[in-house]
Amino acid sequence: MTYNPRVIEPKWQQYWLEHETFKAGIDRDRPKYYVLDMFPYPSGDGLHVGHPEGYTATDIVARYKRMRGFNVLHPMGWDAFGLPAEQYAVETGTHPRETTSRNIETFKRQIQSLGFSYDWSREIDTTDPGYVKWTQWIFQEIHKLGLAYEAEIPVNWCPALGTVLANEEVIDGKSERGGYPVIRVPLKQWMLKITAYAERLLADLDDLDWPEPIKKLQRDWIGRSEGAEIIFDVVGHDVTIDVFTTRHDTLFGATYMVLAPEHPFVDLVTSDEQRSVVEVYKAEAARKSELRRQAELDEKTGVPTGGFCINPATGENIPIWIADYVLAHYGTGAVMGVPAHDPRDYAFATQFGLPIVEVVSGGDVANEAFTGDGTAVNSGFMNGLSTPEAKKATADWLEQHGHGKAAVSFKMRDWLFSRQRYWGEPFPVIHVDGEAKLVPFDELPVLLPDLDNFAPSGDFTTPLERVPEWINTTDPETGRPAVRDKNTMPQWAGSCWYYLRFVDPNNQQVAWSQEAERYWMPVDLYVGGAEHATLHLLYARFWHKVLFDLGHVSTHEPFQRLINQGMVQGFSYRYYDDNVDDADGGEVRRFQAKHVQPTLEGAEVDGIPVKPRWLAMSEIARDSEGRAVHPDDHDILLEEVIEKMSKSRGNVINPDDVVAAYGADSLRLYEMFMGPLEKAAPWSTEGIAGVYRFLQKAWRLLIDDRAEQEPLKELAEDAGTPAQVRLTALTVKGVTEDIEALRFNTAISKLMIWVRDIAKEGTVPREHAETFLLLLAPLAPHIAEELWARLGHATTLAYEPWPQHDEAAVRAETATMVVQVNGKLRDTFEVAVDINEEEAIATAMSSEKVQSFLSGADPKRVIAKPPKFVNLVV
RNA sequence: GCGGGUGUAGCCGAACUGGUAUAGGCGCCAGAUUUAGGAUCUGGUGGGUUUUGCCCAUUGGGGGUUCGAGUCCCUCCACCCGCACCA
Repeated sequence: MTYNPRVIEPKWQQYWLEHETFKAGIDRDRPKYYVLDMFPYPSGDGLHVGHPEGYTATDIVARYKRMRGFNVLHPMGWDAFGLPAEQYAVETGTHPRETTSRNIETFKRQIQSLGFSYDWSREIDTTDPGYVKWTQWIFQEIHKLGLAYEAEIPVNWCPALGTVLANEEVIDGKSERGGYPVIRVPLKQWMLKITAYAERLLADLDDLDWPEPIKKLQRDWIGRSEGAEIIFDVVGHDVTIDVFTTRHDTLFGATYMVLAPEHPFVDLVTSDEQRSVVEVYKAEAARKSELRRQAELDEKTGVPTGGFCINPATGENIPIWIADYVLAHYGTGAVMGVPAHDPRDYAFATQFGLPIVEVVSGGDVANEAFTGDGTAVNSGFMNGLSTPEAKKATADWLEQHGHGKAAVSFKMRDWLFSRQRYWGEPFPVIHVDGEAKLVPFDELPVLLPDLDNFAPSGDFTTPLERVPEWINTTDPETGRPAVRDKNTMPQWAGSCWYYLRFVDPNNQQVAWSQEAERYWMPVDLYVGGAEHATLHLLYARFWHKVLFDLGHVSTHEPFQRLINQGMVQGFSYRYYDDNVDDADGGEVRRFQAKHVQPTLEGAEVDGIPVKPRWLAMSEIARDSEGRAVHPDDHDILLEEVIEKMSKSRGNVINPDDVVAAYGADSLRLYEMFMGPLEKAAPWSTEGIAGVYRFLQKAWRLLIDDRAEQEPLKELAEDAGTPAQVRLTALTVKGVTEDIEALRFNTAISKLMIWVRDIAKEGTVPREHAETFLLLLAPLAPHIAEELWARLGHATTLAYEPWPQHDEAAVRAETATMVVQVNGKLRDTFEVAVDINEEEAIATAMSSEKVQSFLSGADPKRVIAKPPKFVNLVV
């Protein structure tokens, strides 16, 4: 028998489980290391090869850190509430609880088959009542701080999903999941005041060891800008309109005022003559989908209200308009129109004939808005000031005259925290006489009622409202009739704090003990996809800071170091056909990609609309030249596309198949060998054969697989030849450095070189073989354990000390010295590493080849860095 | 449109602070072994050439700094990812 992962992998997985090899507990004698994966949503499709990429990386680090003496916390769990299970319930009537537990079972089996060193005694399921209880408790804690409130606001309503979505879940006017259209309707919603933490969420990013692009994404999402709030008196009414602007220095150029159509004062300031047009415009704006709004960015629409306000700087009356280019939810929902110095205002003013007054010189406002810095003109007391000076002067003037003050505004909005869905955490809240009251702590968790129809109602009512016996309850305090909250929390709720539950997952009394939290937190390494840059990672940071303020956690930030693994992509094969309606039967014409023109709605060939089609790798045919072609029509060349794996593209690789064919160690190794962890790369079915061969070679290096009992090969009991000593020392040094830097691809290539070369000039010394197995263990743990055992060790190598190398052994005695003439390589020498400059130059000059390039002349200049190189310049 | 990232062989990729570009793997070619195929092992694999050798080119394109550039600077191009009227 040769290397057989199908036998040894289940054996060691069993061993680790039975011996609880990776169970972690508080141990103050060892430094702790908390390494965490973004836990998965257990979808019905099971794991695909993208999941294990990050999991393998964290597992390597976890195993490596254990061997370096760290007490490692490495847990796994399930983010199990969410839309897909509920959608499935809508379609099939299967209770999401059933779907969820089945999916979890599949995920767990698959993850365990890959040999990850999770402490399974800490497994978490966010839908478990024992977990929901504490999610609800945290909501109540947030509520007690006044950070949760209900508001009637226009929300993103998705008719197809029957729910509202957070702004972050709406992409290009369509739902992130499913791509259904989204419209805006006002509904009463729970909001979390994340904006109260904007300043800290921004500032504390500085100290995090996160990828800079992710930090920038969060900074931009938070969107802090400094400017001023300016108060405009409204003519004829006893109200003021506040605006936020970053260009308060242009106040003298504000020639009109624009309110968002949803602004609360619109009705008040509208004159009787204008009332009907304003009403029409408001209605249109409300109906407009996000998609259309964004498609029409260039054309500005709006109507005058007939009302006026007073520019506090000029004292002049300026007209008040409404226009949907002003966003209701940013700043104050009102903007002062300064056409000369803002391109949007310029377009608006030009279109509606509003006056354009230059107040900063430096541009040509007859042609376009000038947005740069310049010198204030037409600006009364500020004339002659530079733009920064003018801003300061305006802020001071506003404050002195009671017309406003310097102010800061954020792009980030409060977090819309309720969903009109079933499969989520119920709010631990009852409503008594229209007042929201928290459910007493000892009644937590508030569990979902059972349901047999999960379909969305389509009329803005929620699934929970259909269970009157659950909705209707009594206030335990007063005995008065009350109703439960009809909404559920969004999927983010459970993932906002799971990393805290992992430190003390079975605690019945508290969400986590202070002792466990102080010992384990923060997470030292967090690995997951970049798609969570602004959602999960911002929400979790927000909750963490709230919990910090309440004294429940001891760190400001939850995740000290973050790595984004790249996507594992797949090869897919594409062509087009003209069956755009997906009709059955009939004549269908196929086209290859090069004839297809992209259009606004899709694609076309010679004016005929066409639709892309994908073929799975297993379905394609090859023509005589080996090109991918359509199986039924070899004239249709298929376009090879590298893209995200998805069912619709037919390019999904199932890890079960890979494990069955090559084993978990090969899968792990290949995922890491594909390239840098952060970089996306396409899965190659051939590529995995290479790492499989490497493991086979490693096996045969130590095992005589031709002999009957597959005995251990003869190993040398001495220290090895100098070359072997150096090779092993170099490998220890290189692999250690690479793992520390998460460069697993180069670590693997160094191990490959070791296997290739160690037996070149003699028998493998036992000592070296053991060192190799320890280096291999984090990456390919099953084979390492098996060979370790066969070398005569009775217990797991999971806690063996990590190999050290001798610096002296790494140092070579000679080096290759390069001689260049005019920067071009002309000769090389083996020289002693301690050669001095003089000797190096003399050696270089002694070369006949070099002399021939010098053609007799003396070099004008000599640059020597012994023992690396000598460069002769003529 | 704005912001960020990436670009090295047929493919995935390596190259520490500027110092022999292309390590390692895949694929391909040849040889060995084998009844054959597969598997395995050995060697080769940028181009040219008069082939134990010699010469030349090359890191998306162009330009620059430097004795020397994949690496630094400018500029252009392609692809990917965010954001998108944020006043």
